Amino acid sequence: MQISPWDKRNARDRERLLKRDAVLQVAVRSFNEKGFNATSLDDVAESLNVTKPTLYRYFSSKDEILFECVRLGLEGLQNAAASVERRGGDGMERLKALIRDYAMLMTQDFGMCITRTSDHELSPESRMKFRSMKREVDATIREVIEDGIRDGSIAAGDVRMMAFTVTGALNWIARWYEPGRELSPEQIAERCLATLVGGLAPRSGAEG
Amino acid sequence: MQISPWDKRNARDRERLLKRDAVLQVAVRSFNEKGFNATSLDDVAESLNVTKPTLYRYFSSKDEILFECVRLGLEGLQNAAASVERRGGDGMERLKALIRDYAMLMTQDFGMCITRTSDHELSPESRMKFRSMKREVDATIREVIEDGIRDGSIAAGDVRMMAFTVTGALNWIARWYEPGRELSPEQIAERCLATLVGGLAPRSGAEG
DNA sequence: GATGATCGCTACTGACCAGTAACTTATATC
DNA sequence: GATATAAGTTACTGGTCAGTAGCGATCATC
Repeated sequence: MQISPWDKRNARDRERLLKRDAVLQVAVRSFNEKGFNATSLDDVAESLNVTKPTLYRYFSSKDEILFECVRLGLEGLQNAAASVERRGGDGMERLKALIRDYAMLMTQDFGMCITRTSDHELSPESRMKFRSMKREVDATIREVIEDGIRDGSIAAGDVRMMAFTVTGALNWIARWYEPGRELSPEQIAERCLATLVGGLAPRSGAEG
Repeated sequence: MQISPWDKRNARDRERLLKRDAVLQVAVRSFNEKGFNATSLDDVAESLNVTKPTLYRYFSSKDEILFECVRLGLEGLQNAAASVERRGGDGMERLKALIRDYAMLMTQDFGMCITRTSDHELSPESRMKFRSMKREVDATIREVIEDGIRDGSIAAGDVRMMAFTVTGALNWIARWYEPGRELSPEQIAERCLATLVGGLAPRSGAEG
């Protein structure tokens, strides 16, 4: 007999996942605002009207909570990277799409968490996973840049340094962005993209 | 009677300053490597072959040590900003000079400390000073960009976002740079500058 | 060679906080 | 309605670490 997703057993499981997500949501906000170290699990629990030991029913350690936050953020970046790999168009078109997605993610809680979290705040094990996920995203960016250079849509140059420059500008968004202040995430993405693609020097012709 | 800088009294003062600097040097390295929170003053003291209470003869708190580190870093940026204000040339030339200096500073201990330190690691008082110093540097960058737009040497655009994009790319250097690995600080500065000024899109004419 | 400042030490306190033990209460299942 | 499982509680532990008290040694100055 087929198990219905609406039976009581699954209702409990769904609630459990919702509660888990609520913990992450509250935690990531606090990590971003006050920093990982300045956030105590008592604080997080209190915001949720429960006590600290309750959190340990959903996570095994504070490190696991932080890692789950950055993992969710990186999942967003990886999705953006994956969709750009499926996508058609020349290197520049694909890079533009990736930059746009990347910039938008940097204005969201879990995305911000990626760049506001320093390596050394994670346990050695989590740090390794964190780094390897970031490396994957980086690799995609470099590939797209290389494609663009090959097809002539992107200026030739040091691919590694170009990627660092682009990701630096994008990552930094997470450090200064505050929701609902003048620019929308879309506008930020668009203007950041404009400077990165067009450069600071004026262009004379019809190019750009 | 003129007091000689070589008399004994001043020798003691000079030694004191040297010791103070040594503390900062060891501290900033550890802050950059392990993070502020993971660095205990016992560690710092041990590296200097003294004990923790000795450090309190030179600084009144751990916060003061951190603030002094970021202050020294920002002093470097402020010097770069000041020298660009004295300097001649159009906006683009001056911005290029500033970007070069900025990039180089990001590869040095105290410069790295600026961007590796989060606001919330400082006390409220230090944080306010930290922010206002950063704002000064930012203001200069925007002015130079505005000058450049006015004189036609820099492409028109959202000045605030252009400044964020540039400083983001530069600040990020401090997060990935490791001394003695492939690229020299000069090369990093030059290539970062090239991407920021020229943009990712290829240029056809003699411009750039 | 007495005096007062500086320097560094040993030994401690007090706060904070991640994580645990051991319980009560609620709920699904037989 | 008995029973096992899950969810939440109170009360605690143990480790870390910034910062302090108060000592003895050193040294410039008179």
